[in-house]
Amino acid sequence: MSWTDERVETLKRMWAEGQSASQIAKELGGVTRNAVIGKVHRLGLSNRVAGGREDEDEASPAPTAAAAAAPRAEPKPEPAARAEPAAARPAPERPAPAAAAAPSNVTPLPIRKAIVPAGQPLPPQPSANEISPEALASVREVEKRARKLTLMELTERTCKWPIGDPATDDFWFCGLPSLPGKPYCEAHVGVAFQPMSARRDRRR
DNA sequence: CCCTGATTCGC
DNA sequence: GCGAATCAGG
Repeated sequence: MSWTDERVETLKRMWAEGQSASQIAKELGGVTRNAVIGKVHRLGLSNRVAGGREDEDEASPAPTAAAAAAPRAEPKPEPAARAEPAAARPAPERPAPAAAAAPSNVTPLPIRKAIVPAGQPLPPQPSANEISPEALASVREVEKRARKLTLMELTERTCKWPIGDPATDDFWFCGLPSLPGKPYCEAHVGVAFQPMSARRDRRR
């Protein structure tokens, strides 16, 4: 793969959005995150905070011996926090279940029924009695050890099972190690994926 | 261990 | 210019 204008544009866009190099690499395909980072640097858009129009020129007026004498002692003053867009797009790719991040938990508007935002991919909550007692117990147990990750902290290897009420601060994602190829941890896979037969049998 | 970006340097 | 290897860190 080569850096076509289109790919570079995607790179720039995603980088500007605050996407990580690895995410960008996955999106583009055919490149590693190292390649992405390398390109980012070559393009000269390494760091920089959103909106901050800082002077780019490094034109040191007098690069005297002092500057040269200090090749790179430890120029690590500031980590230059990445632009953390308060309302950044969660992820255009895999629409995480319950993508309903509740920003303003207060005054949920005069909504009639439930709060269920708009997405329908909301995974079935263990509220139903359609789940085996064992699985339920397992889930409850696991949720005590949940890592309580935020939406941004989820990766392909973390359980994306939502816990709590999205409309309040009492909301997080399980975050425990997810089963390979699955979006949830073992316990949550147990309640998320059930054979049709099992469902019917359990039905009274 | 998972992940991040930064840098180096042979190609 | 490119990006794997490596570094430095959370």
